[in-house]
Amino acid sequence: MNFRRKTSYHHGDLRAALLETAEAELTEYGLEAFSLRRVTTALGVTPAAPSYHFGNTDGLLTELAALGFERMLLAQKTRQQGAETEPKAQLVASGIGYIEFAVDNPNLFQLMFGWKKLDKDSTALNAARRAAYNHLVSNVEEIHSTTERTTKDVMTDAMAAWVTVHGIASLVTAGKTNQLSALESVSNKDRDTLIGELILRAISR
Amino acid sequence: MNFRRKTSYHHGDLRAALLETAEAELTEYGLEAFSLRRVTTALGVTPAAPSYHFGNTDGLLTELAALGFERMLLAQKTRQQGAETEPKAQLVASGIGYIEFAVDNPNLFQLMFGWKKLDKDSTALNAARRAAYNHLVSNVEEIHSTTERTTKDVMTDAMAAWVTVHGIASLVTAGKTNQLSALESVSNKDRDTLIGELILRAISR
DNA sequence: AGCCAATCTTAACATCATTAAGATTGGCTT
DNA sequence: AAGCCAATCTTAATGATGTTAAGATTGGCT
Repeated sequence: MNFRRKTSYHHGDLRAALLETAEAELTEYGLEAFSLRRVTTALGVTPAAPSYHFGNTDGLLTELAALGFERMLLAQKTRQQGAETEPKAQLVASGIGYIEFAVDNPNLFQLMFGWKKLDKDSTALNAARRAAYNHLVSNVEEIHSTTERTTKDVMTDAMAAWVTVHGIASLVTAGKTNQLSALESVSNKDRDTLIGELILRAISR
Repeated sequence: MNFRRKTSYHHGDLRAALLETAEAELTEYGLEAFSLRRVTTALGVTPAAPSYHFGNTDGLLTELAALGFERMLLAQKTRQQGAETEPKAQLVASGIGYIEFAVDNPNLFQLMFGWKKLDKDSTALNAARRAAYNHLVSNVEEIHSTTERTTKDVMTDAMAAWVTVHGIASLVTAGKTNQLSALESVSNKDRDTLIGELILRAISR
């Protein structure tokens, strides 16, 4: 799809096109080598064009990170739909979706969690982050409400689950150099089983 | 300490000075805004000076990351010395040292685990990484050798512990915006207790 | 005393993000 | 239907950055 109307001074939908192309360049070159100029020249616009829509590069990347959180949450929910309805199975499926997203979008994941220049005041980013967090908490609450051994500390379990899942996602994303590449050498089914095992350990006592 | 001998064409020990100043600039400005030129001007040398010692910026940062791994391992061992000799307590102490290092050196930690341009062929980096990993594994092995319920899968437990600790370190480091800042609001003692709880969950069944 | 290799500088280049000011035009008003 | 306005993009200029090739310097060894 080509957003560029060549005969026109205006672009049409430059904002969306910038986001789309920026993500493409992000996945190709990585966050460290991201270049706004490459994005603009790829779209046939001037380096100064993005400033109107996003202010600066960080504004664009912040918007991209917000979209990333939305899509990650979607990946989690999709995984949950194909899983058992039992609460623990739902939490595990959600975690697997989290990790799956990180593996499929390592650079975006790095942007979302490892980029200090994200705009902390971005309503879009904060909303997407909060939605993801709320989803985690509600998953854990579901477990506590149906389990015979109910615990009061929902937050501790939520943190335990999150920490486990995020740790896996981070280390796997961090590069194939890690010893944790053992996680990738196993088949997908075994990998998911292992992840489930670790999550269940984290929330059980 | 001023390495610069002003009357001299040569510097004296520019290599060490570059590493030292680079880390200072890293902690001050962060990895995203790191500037090699600032480092050189701070030392009173030419922007091209580092190329002889490190090739390029990535070479310097790779060296810095290697030193980071060494210091992290040291922080872990130091924590272990002040803890019970019982194997599980040792593993917990090691994990606390890991997190403590990450909290004290967030930018360096980000460089070590979240920087894709590190030189994968650096012997210094790979050696330091391997030493840290071996230390973790030996800690877990110690647990398995003294516990009545010995398990064969040492690697699974090592991964579980690592994932938990690294997840905490990553999320805490990732910024104060996270909900996980709840971890910082509690006192140090309670925080260590919580971390210990999570690690023990990860390796127990 | 002199030479060599290690070490730093000079000089130049290409790339990059950002800004202020100006050009263009789609669409609304009349 | 004409014209104007605000949204949208460009022009032009600036300063910072990393890297390279070639040259200057000098510490230390013979």
